[in-house]
Order: sequence, then C-alpha cells, then structure tokens
Amino acid sequence: MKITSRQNCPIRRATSVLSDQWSFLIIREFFLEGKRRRFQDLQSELGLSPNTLSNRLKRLEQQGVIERQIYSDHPPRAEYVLTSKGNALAPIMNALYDWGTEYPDTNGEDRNG
Amino acid sequence: MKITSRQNCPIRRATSVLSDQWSFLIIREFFLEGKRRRFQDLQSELGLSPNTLSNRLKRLEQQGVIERQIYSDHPPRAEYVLTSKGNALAPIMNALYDWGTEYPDTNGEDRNG
DNA sequence: CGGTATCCCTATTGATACTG
DNA sequence: CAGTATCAATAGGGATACCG
Repeated sequence: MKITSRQNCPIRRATSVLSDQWSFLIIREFFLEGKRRRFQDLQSELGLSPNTLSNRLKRLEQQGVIERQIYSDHPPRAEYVLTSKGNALAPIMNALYDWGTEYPDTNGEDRNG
Repeated sequence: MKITSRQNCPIRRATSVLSDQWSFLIIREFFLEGKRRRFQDLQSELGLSPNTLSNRLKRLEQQGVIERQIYSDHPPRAEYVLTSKGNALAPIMNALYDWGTEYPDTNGEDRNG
C-alpha cells in the first residue's frame, strides 16, 4: 500500500461507498445467499425497514455496485445483482471475514440479523 | 469465504468495529503516516473536531484496535499505536485500497482530508 | 497539548401505513 | 411483491469554548 496523498485516497473512495453498516451487510448477502437477491429476501434476511433498504439499494445502484432488474410481472418482481464492480468487492469481504474470524471478541453491540 | 450463519457472522463483527467513515480513516493514518500518532496529528490530518476524534479513539481503544499511551509531560503528550489486532487490519486496508484504485469513480460526495 | 463540555444540525434508521 | 410517504427517535458530527 503506497498512499501518497490523503486527498483523493483510494481508501477514502472505497469507504465512501462502504461507509455504513448496511452497505456491507447488504453486499454480504450476495456473497452469502447467492447472485440474485430480491427486495423482500434482503429485507427479511437483514431485518430492516423497506424505506431504509430502498435507500441503501438506490445508493449502491448509483455507485455502480449493484444493478436493479425489474420485471413487470404480476406480482411484480425485482432482482438485484452485483455488477463487476460489486463482485470486485470480494477481496474486501474476504479480508473482513478473516479478520472477524481471527478477532471474534469485539465488544461491539450486536443487532439482529 | 464460507459463511454459514448470519448470526455471529465474522463480517458482521468486523464491520461493527469499522462501522463508520472515521474509524477507517483514522486507522488509515497509522498505515499512511506512521506507527505512532498523536491526538493533534490525527485531528489536523483528518480535519475533525476534537470531541468526535476523542469518541472514535475511545471506541477503537475499547475494541482493542489501538492503544493509548499517555505521558505526563508538560505539555502533556499522548500517543496512539495500533495493537496487533489493529495491525491485522492491513489486509482489509489493502483490499480497500486496491478496490478504490481500480474503481475510482464513485459519485460519493467528498469531504476534506 | 490533549482533551471535555455544550449546543445544534443533519443523516440514518425504525415503525407504520399505504400504493401500483 | 416492491416499493413510497410520513412521523419520530437517535447517533454522528461540526463549532466553539473551556480545563488540567
């Protein structure tokens, strides 16, 4: 890692996308549960309210991490998939996984999920 | 990555520590600027208010990621260093760095720093 | 220098109800 | 099913002043 400038730092850019809990946890679901996730899947898996999930998904879509595919069926069906940019998060998720495995003792408060 | 349970997931544990922007960016400073960081160094480098920095440092210390060393000099001197647990974050930071380098185009709003 | 104490603003989140 | 609308609670964070 050869960071030379704090301005425009790659880590900063990365964490500006992954700035909050939900973004990480939503992306985790794609690696955990499968390539294609539906709105209600994510909601029940993560236990968040629909408006929060909607906001996070919109942001992630804007950032090019996930892609939304909507089918006008009845009932309607929406599927979210990782883009190549989203799939490229795998090393980060793996690194987080490894670290969380090696140091399981965080006194961080736990939520449902 | 073989996640079997959403409960007690290592990624969840990791992100509960690295839940916010500042934690990542504070830790980044240790890898960027050096092993030992002082309060004022971090504050001027990151451009945050002292109370916010104080809160983040306390939490990171509680979580065992950094260690606080206080010297009762005049003027007083405090130094923060990464613990082994904190140093073990290097792969995560590297992965974030790589991803942020490969995908520099996030429309995430930028701050100072 | 290394913080703490206030005050205040904003974003995030949950809860709930509702729509196409 | 896949969201949107609304209201309320909370935490994160900035600005500023102050203390040992």
